[in-house]
Amino acid sequence: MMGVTMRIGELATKSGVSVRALRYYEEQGLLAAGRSDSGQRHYPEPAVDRVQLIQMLYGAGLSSRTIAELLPCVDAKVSTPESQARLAAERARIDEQITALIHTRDRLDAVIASTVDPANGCTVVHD
Amino acid sequence: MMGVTMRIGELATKSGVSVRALRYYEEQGLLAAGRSDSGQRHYPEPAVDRVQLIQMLYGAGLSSRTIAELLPCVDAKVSTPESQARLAAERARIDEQITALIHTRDRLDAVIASTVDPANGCTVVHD
DNA sequence: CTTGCCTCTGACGTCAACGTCAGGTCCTAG
DNA sequence: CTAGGACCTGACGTTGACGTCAGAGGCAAG
Repeated sequence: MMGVTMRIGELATKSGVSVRALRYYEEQGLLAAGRSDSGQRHYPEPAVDRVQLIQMLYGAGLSSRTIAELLPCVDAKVSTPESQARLAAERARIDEQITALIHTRDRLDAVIASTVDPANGCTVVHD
Repeated sequence: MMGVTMRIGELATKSGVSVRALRYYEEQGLLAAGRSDSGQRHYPEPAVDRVQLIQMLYGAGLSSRTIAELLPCVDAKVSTPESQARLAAERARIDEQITALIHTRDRLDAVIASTVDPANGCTVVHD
């Protein structure tokens, strides 16, 4: 079967991140890579999902260090009280972020409404 | 009346940001400041709200440049087709961010569930 | 065997939103 | 009038997640 493993370029295109980023993830202990005799990295298919999970967590504002602390507990499925606390804490952080963003969006909606509504002393300029 | 205007330190404590940040906001054109004869900045009360709005927008991932482009259209309440488009675009971006965060939270919930549920081959370790 | 693309390891560059320090001025309480 | 805190303007430092470049080796095609 072909494609049971892939090299870094293919993983990059499949997961939508740069080659540099993948090397960085490895450096940060987020993504393990096998090596060929000549030292080239190779990855199994599930690495694509893993990279996308990493991207999600970055997107949620987590740092490499935090992600590095969470991922092992995802992999090993081993639950210590500490890891549970970490997961819960990050979940809570994301929750707060969502709340804040909704708040911000509402604020922006108010601004949009005021700039659209001429009753607010708003001047609408057309091209 | 006292406190109709305030100096930078007071604004900093009232709005919960650092003095340095306030100077930076001014530098970026986000926050105007009056000057005393000796060159000291003074701000009116509404500056507190303004700073908090700025913080909200930063919190939503907007850059200084983007905020600088949005704020005038908040102040002047002048609506050009371009400014409407900008506002709508940023609102949309925030919406996408919220969606992504909810997605991430769900993912994290799944992880939490799997680490908590022994049926998933998870090992629970107590102190 | 060579051409050309992919990959490797350093290692320095970048960018934003400030932090921090230096050296000097201002202002208010006592 | 003087001490000490608040303020001023540069200007350099910081941090994270990569970008980018240099120099060298690897690999499938022709």
